[in-house]
This record gives sequence, structure tokens and C-alpha cells, in this order.
Amino acid sequence: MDYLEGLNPEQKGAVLQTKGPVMIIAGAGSGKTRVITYRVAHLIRQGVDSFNILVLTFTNKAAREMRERITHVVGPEAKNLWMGTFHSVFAKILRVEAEKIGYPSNFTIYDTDDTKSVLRAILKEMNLDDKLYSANLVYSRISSAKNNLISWQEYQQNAQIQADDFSTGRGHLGKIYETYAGRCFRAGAMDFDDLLFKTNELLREHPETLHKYQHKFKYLMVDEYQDTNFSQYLIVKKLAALNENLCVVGDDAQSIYAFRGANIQNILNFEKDYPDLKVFKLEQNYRSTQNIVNVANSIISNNKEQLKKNVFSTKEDGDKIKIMRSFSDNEEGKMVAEGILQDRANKGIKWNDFAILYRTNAQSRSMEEALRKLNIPYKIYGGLSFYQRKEIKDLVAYFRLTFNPNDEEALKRVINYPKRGIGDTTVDRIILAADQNGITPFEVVVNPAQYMDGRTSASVGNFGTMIQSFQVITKNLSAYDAALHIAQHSGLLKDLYEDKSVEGLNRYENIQELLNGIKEFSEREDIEDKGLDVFMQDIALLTNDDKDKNKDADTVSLMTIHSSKGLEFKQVNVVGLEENLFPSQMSLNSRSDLEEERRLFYVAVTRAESKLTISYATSRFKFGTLINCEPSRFLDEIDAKFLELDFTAKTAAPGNPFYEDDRKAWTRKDNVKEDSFSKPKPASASPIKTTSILAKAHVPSENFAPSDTSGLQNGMEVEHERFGYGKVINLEGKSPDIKATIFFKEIGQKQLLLKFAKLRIVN
DNA sequence: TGGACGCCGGCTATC
DNA sequence: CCGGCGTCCA
Repeated sequence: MDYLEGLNPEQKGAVLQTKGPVMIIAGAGSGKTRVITYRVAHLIRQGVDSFNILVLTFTNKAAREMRERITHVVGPEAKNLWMGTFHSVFAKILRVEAEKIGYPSNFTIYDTDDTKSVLRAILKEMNLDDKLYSANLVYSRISSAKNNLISWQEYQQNAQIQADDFSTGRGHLGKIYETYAGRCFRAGAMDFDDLLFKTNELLREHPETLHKYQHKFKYLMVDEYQDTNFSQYLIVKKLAALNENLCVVGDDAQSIYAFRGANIQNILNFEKDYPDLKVFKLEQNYRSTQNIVNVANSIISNNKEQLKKNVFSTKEDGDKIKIMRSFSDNEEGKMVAEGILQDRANKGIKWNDFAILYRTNAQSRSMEEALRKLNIPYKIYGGLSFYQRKEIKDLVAYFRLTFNPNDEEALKRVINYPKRGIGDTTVDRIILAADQNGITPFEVVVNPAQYMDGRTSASVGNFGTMIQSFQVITKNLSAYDAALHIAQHSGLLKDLYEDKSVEGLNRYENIQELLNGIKEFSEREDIEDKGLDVFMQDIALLTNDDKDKNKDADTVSLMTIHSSKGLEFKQVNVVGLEENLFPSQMSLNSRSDLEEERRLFYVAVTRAESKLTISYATSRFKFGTLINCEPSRFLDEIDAKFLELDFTAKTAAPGNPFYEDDRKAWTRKDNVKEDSFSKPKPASASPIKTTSILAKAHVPSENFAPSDTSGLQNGMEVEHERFGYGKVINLEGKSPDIKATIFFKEIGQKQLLLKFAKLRIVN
């Protein structure tokens, strides 16, 4: 029982209470992961078979880290635990039980891109106004229907929903949902929401299957319970109904996923579902200084709806919270970067100890630029995942098609990549023929002669034959050999190899990396079934941090606040505290949205251990346009006694790496003043087009015509259509990729690729 | 068929 | 500023 030492009484109680319904309210930094880890370890030590324990998390990362820590305490027995995200665990179960709900066990998982692409195709076919029916809007309507377990039939029959849709002029949504569901079914595909929706269907329609899993999962734990949606809530409730050994862990103050269907009521009402439950409140924060905890509390106290708790710290008071003001997003980056540089030197801490947190990914740019200027190593988390890169998705689409030829999105993706002369018209014809004849598109592809003329039919047929050959050959090959075969014989590898541009090289390397990953998988000894089909089954569920080579590198971390949840750093910068950005514009409609935004701010500040710096800019670029910004209302909500204001922002001196930036920023600022807006207005009210500042300046000379630039030399004077007159100051690269650096009189230095730039040689 | 170009709308996050 | 999409043209 050594692992119980060092736990406080509440933590210990939560670990030891293994029977019956349990709710652990875990304040920020209160040792939640420790408690879950030890609780699982304790179950196993007590003799519970690890096959009978199911732990559900929201991210792969959380699952992986927890498994590692449990292994540390109980050893290899931890391998048999069922532990993973809702999506991955139930995808696994659905593959076993697929036929019960009419799906093939090798069903494809459509990711968000696939889903939107299917929807776009449907919207196009239905000839709907794409302003009213944007793929995004339609997706979110269907997604939230599924997350509330509303089938397309129920959607169409529900008077309230229909009235809502008609009142917004979107009466076709029910029909779109129906068509979409039909398409997915025909393609043998499930989207993310289906993984939960279909699990509910399975457990509802097949009581014997429900019983099987109720007996299997004698002990259930759910992490981040405040983030569950109705669909997830019901799965958990059903699985736990037999034994009621259900432990949920969460913090209502950190519920930040309502926008994707999470229902905070699940945790607020847990007590009603299980009246005899035991509640443990972990209120001592071991992470942050008192100042930080107090600021966090003062923020969250502005929310109405919350469970009562009193988070406190017994650490030192610590530094006050610094608020920095800057006049532009670039200057904000500069202040943040300089602060990090100084603190690292003065305090002797590592780059690793710093994080920069922002509301939107777009904010990373100004931070990156500033860090680069000061040679500060950094790493951006989130953003485009490795598996979402085009070239990776292309190759994976070939794999998908090989193992599930009905996968329509995969088919559309690669049927003409690399080029085979099969254009959009032909693809449309294939889909149409499939629709009309009640067969799948792939059946048309392998037997095209009756649906199209000779030449197209031949290319389409060849493609079909190739995929069929993949199906045969991969049967007898290891995952790696199969993948390599497909990469080569599809022509994809060659196509990428021949692209010698920097990006092309990068893409080729990414493919190599994917192949290496498959090779490692082929050589694993801990799993039995190592076919390529197994490897790629759940690829849609993977995210970047699932394959991160050098995560131990000493770098500053940049990420959105959402992805920072669960992490901690010695020093944290929260940037962009401005109205319409944080809180986001989209949250200003309802009180509950605003409260979620405030919880997000709470999450951000509670990441910090010893020093917290918050910043805002009074102007920033948005969509290439400079806008004015007002400080966030959240700043006013913090009790001023914890704060220290730094409004010392000043321009850099010549020689300082930021000098140029400052000049640009001030120029823009001057333009703001000179513009017709005499009074500062809220952000959205005063957009100032940069193009109007920069590009308008030049009117091309009367008979402007691009010259042949093959003989261009340093020092020559040129005219550019939009940038005006300038002087060539450098040429690099070899034809046809020569890059010219030109100093334009009106707008300054620019780099242009000669093969694209339209330049007239003046002399 | 497919490449070039110009217009439009977008930047909330995860699986 | 970016990528996606529609249009125009070889």
C-alpha cells in the first residue's frame, strides 16, 4: 500500500472507495491523475482482473500517460486494461460487433475532412444555396443531432426541430441528414459521431450484447466527465447499470467543450442519477502559487452555474500577475519573447518551463516570428496533424480503398491522383451510374464499359484492376511490404519523388516517415494481427502527439488553451486578452457560452505554477486587415490587488531585431489615425485594409508589360504591377526557380519567384 | 481534362 | 493573409 502514502485524506478516500458510484470533483492542479492512477492500481492490487476495468479518456495522450503511470505501479498487468478515448474504445467494440448493425467489420472511419467532403457533394447535387447551407453549418447540425441520439428519421419527425429549421430557411436539413447517413452506410463508413451513435444503437437493439459488456466491464472510470455529451453519457450509464461500479472524475469549472456537444449538466446532475453516490472533492492545488490560485478563483466566481468548492494553495504568495499592453500583435509577440529570454537567464530555468497559450491557432504566427528573431527554440502543438497532411491522406486513401472498396471518399480522392485522365465529369458519371443502378461506385469502376465511352472506360477500368490487384497481393504481405507495394504501384511515390521543390521533398519525406511507422508496427511483438488493414483502421483517430519523436526537446511550448488542458508549466503567458478574441465573438450570444469562455480563461491561468503573464494588444491583424482591439472584459473581472500593470511598451532602437517591425506597426498605427475614424471604435467597426495602404500606392505605367527576366542582374531596376518600382538586391536558386530579393521604394523588401512574378525591367 | 486566375469567406477546440 | 471553389481557356 506504499502508493497511498503522500495522499491527502480526500485523495486517499477516492482511491479506496472502489465500489459503487463515485464522483471525484478535482480542482485544477489537485492531483487528479495521481488519484486515477492509484485507484486503478489499487483495484488491480485488490485482485480485480485488469480485463474487467474500463477507463475512458478524451485524448489519446491522457490514456497513454495514465497507462504508463499505472504500469509503473502494478507492472505489465496494466497492458490488459481497457483504457482509451471513447472513440477508440468503442470503435474497437464496433469492429467486433459490426455485423449486428449491418456494417462490415472493416468499416472506414471518416474524419472531419471526409465528412465535409461528402456533405459538399450532397449539397451540390441538391443545388442548395451554399450561403444558407455551408458544409460547416450542416455538419454541426448533423453532429449535434447524433450527439443527442436523434436519428435522421426522428430529426424529420420532430416538430420542434423542423420548425427551427424552417424558420431559418433551412428546411432541407432533414433530407440532407438522411442522404448523408445513406451515403456513409453505403460506403461502409462511420464518422466520429457515429462511433458513439452506433454504439448506442448496438447496446439498445441487442440486449445480449449489452449484457456481455456489462459483465466484461465490472469497473468503469471516466476522466474529464464534465466534457461528456449525451451520447457518451448514455453509453456509460448503460454499461454501468449492472454493477454500478462507476467512478467519474471531473471539474465543472474546466468544462470547455460545450460547443461540440458536451453537456455540463451530466456532472452537475450526476447526483440525481445515483443518489447513493460518494463524492470526493479535491480542493488543494499543489501546482500554483496563492496569487495564481486566487486570480483563478476570482475569475471563475463570475460564473453562476457551478458546483461548490474551495480551491486553495498552501504554496507561497508568489509574483503578482503581470498584465502587459502592446499596440500590435507583433509587439505583443516581442514583449512575450523578450520576457521569456530574460526570465530564463535570470532564473536559470529551461525553455521547457515556458508556455504561450492563445485562444486561436492564428495567433501563433506573431509569437513564432518574435521567438525566431531571438533564436528561442519553440514547438507548436496542435494544428495540422501528421495524418491530415495531403500526401499522407492520399496514401492512406489507397489503403482504405484496398480494404474497403466501397469507401467513396477514398475513391474520389485517388482515382485521379496521380493523374490518370479521369476528371470530375467522369467521377460524377461513376457516382450517378452507381446511384441509378443501386450498386456501389467501385462496382462501376471495375466494370465501366457500359457506363462510359471507350477511352475513359479504359483508364477507369485500369484503375479498378489496380486496386483489385492490391487486394490480392496485400493478403500475403506484411503491413510494411503491402504499404510499400501500394505506394510504388499506385504511382504515388514516383509522383512525389519527381517533385523536386522544397515542399515536394518534404512530402516525400513524410511518406517515408509513414512507411517507417508501418515498418515498426510490422515488427511489434505485443500484438497478434499485424496486417496493413489493422494498422490503418483507426488512423483517423490518431493525433499529432501520438507520434512525436523528440518530445523531450528543450523548447518553449505554443498551443491553444484547449490543448493545454491537463498540462502545467512554471511560467505561462496567456496572450490576446481582447474583446471578440477572448471572449471569442461567437460566445457573446448567450450567457452559457460566455461562461464557457470564462472557464477557458480559468483553465489557461491554472496552467501556471509560479508566474503568470497576461497580455493584450490594442490592434492586430485579422484576415490580413488591421483592426482595433479593446481589452477583454475578463481583465476587469480580476481583483486588481493581484495584478501588476506593465504598459511600458516602447519602440525598439535601430539594431534591435524588432526595429523594422516597430516601424511597420507604427506606420499602420498612423494610418489608423489618419483614416476617417476619428474616435476609436470596437474592433469590428474599424477595419483598415492593408491592401489599401500598401498596394493602392502603385498604378502601373501606361503600357506595362512583363519583361523576360532570364537575364536579370543584381542592381537592375524593375517595375512590378502592384508593388511599384524597386531594385534587385539579390538573386538565388537556379532556373527555373530563381528567387529574387527586390527592394521596392514604396513597400520595402520582398522576395519573388521570377517564374511567377510579373516584372518590367526599367534599366 | 486540367492549369491559371480571381473571388469569397474564414479564425474556437477534439476524436 | 490563406485555402477552396468557380470560371475561363489551351
